[in-house]
Amino acid sequence: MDPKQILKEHVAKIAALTDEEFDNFFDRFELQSFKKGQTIITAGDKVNHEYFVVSGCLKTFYINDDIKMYILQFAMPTWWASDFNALYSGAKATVGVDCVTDAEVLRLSNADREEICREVHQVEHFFRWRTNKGYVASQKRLLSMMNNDVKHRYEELMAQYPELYNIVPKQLIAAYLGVSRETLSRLYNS
Amino acid sequence: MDPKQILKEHVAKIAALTDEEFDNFFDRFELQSFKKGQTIITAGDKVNHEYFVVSGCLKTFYINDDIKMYILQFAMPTWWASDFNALYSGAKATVGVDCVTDAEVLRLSNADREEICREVHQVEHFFRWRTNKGYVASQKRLLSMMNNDVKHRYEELMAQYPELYNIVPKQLIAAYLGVSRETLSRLYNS
DNA sequence: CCTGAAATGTGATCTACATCACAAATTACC
DNA sequence: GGTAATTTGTGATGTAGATCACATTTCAGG
Repeated sequence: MDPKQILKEHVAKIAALTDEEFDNFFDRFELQSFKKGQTIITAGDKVNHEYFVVSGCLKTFYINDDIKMYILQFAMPTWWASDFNALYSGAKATVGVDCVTDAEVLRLSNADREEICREVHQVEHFFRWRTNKGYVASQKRLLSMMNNDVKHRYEELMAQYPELYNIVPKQLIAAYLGVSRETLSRLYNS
Repeated sequence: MDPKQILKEHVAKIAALTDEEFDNFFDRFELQSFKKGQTIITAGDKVNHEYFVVSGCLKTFYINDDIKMYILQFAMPTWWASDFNALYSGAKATVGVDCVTDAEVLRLSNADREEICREVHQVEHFFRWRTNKGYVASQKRLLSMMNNDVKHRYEELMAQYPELYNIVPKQLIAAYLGVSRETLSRLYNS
């Protein structure tokens, strides 16, 4: 399906934009295509954009001591990815974003987002909603991380994204769950 | 200091409201005073308000199996607390909010927030910013939970809220860190 | 379709933290 | 200010999951 249409339907669920308003919004995005494994945001760089996933799957991750990777988010179609901390504060990226599969994204600059938010009230409304949804999801995950064991968390993830099982290596699933790949492997065979 | 003034200065950092706009905003809040230990939101109830802390300290917590408590947030002055998931979705509360110390809060209903967000663009802007800040903080904490051991997390918390050490029982600090009170106790004496 | 690299499985061992149990200290309140 | 309730300290023991090591399988690219 057409990227513009996907974004339009995504936004329409929340914000009532006229066609002209949506066109104004959409014109600020740039369509980009990436191959599996390509990097979108590199830790240490300045972050200027956020990315709306049209197709494929991205991951947002943190690497500690150049050794261990933790995945903050798998971004599937109609989700948004970036280092939001860096994007909003102007700091250098501490998390990276890259492509788990081939992917198409619509990217929007920080400056353009702020401008359109000022110009069109309903766009600001949309972004408030979107961030709120992310916040609630993040709190839920934090709670699950504190409260549930690996098996439980694994089943939660699979319930939420069944398709993930086939498209991403198991190590990445382990990195999302915050567990070693060995432990996750042992979990399957039982 | 005057609750109205505290909220005004908090909002002014982000959103440029005229005095009339701010008054319109403020008039929707209701000032409430609570004693240490009093309950603000009970798990299972319907949630209709969010709470801006003027003085004192609240905690947002989840209790699992009626046994273990996990603290999602200590809400200090100028922070906001609620079960945001329940508040936005209309679901019953899954987390509770109560008072760690005597506290004064300004409460705002969900309906009033949405109404004033529609009426005054800058208020919507303010709430987008606030939620974004919460989202970023939540992501950071999630990462810390996955990446750092208890000692590290304890030191982080103390760096962020040194005053907490004196005003809350150590068990609550343990519940925030996601660790048993015994382990936390052993941490001190070393 | 072959070959090196990446991903996965599996055993042995180690460790941070949980849990249980009870004693000591602190705090709230009649 | 004395007594009960709550909070904290500390030992003994249990366990989920980490780490290391190496074998096996799968996959991607020439």
